[in-house]
Amino acid sequence: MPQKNTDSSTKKAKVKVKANSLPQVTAVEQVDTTYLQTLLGYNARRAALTIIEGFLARMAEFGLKPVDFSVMSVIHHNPGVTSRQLCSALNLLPPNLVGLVQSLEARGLIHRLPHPTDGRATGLHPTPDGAALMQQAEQAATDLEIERSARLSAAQRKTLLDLLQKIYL
Amino acid sequence: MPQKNTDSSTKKAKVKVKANSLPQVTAVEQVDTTYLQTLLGYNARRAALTIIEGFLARMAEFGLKPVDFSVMSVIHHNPGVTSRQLCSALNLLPPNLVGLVQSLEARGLIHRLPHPTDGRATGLHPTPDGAALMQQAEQAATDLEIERSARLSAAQRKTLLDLLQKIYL
DNA sequence: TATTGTTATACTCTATAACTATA
DNA sequence: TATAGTTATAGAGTATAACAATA
Repeated sequence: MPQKNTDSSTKKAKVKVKANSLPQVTAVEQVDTTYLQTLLGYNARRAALTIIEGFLARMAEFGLKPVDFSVMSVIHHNPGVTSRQLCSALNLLPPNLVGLVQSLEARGLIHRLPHPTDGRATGLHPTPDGAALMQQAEQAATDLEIERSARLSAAQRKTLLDLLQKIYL
Repeated sequence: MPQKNTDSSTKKAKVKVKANSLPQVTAVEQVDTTYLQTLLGYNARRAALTIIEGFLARMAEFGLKPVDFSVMSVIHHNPGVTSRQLCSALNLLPPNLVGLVQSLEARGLIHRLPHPTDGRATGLHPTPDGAALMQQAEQAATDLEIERSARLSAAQRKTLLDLLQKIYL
C-alpha cells in the first residue's frame, strides 16, 4: 500500500505574493500536471499503482501479493507449466521466481513433478488446496475488478483492456 | 530496463506425453494467460512497464529516470512549487523526494528559494539550464509517445488516456 | 498542536553474474 | 554448446518513525 494523498488537483493558478518582494518569486496555488497527463507511461503507471493498492488489500486474506497471484493463476490454468515458461509469460526473471515458487510449495499450494520429456525442467502443479484457494482468489479479483471500474461502463472497461494489450503484447 | 522476453503467446494447448507415464503429468505447450488478461491491474502494470522500458532508454541521454522526469516537469510548469506539493501531485513520499531534489540541485537543474509566505517551506525553481533541458526532454517524451502508440489511432490514444485517468484520478 | 522538510533506516523489488545438471 | 534451475548478491524503489524549525 503506497502513498495516500488527497490533493491531486490540476487546475493551473499562480498568485503573486507581496507586490514588492523578491523578483519573480511566487507561490504555486494549484499544481498543474496537465503535461504529464498527456503521457501514456505516466497515466498507465498511476493507474496500475492505484489498482494494485486495492488488490493488495483484498488479497491479503489469501496471502497473495500481485506476483504471487499471477504465478498461482498461471499454474492453476496451466498445470505442469515450467519455471521458464512462467518467466516468459509473466516477464519475470528466473532468479526472482525461485524463492516465490519455494514459498508457494512450502505453503502446500503447489507441488513439483519431473517434466515428462525434459530432465532439466520441473513441472509446477497446483495441489487441491492451491486449486481451491485460487478459485476463491480469482473470484475475489474479478469482484474487485467490477468495483474498481465502477466509473467505467462495461464497454469502456473492455476497450481499456484491449488498448492496454495493444501496448504490451 | 526490465526483462526482455519473446514468448508471450496465449493460445491454449496441452499435449499428453507418453501414453502410460505418470498419471496426469502432461507438458504445457502454450501458456494460457487469458484469465490474467481480463484484469485491469495486470494489463495496466504490464503496459506501464513496457512503456517505461522505452522511456528509460530514451531519457538516458538527459540523465532522467521516470520519477526525475516527472519531478522536473512539474517544477518546470510550476516554478516555486514546494516539496510537499510535489509529493501530493505525484504521489511520492517526502523522505524519498529529498535525495532526488538534492541531486537535481547538485546538477544545476533547479535552485531553491525561500517560500514567500511560509517560512517552513522552500520553493523549487528551474534554472535556465533546467528549463532548457526540460524543453528538450519533454519534446523527446512526446516524440516517444507517438512512436509507442503507433498501433493506436489518435482517437484511441486519447481514449486510453481518458480511461486511465478515470481509474486513478 | 499541526505542518514542512529532513535523517536514518528497513523492507521489498529488480537485476546481473556465475554455477550444476541436463539436452 | 545451449538451456533449466539455482545461488549469491547488488542496486533501486518504497516504506515508517522520529526530529528540528516554523505556522
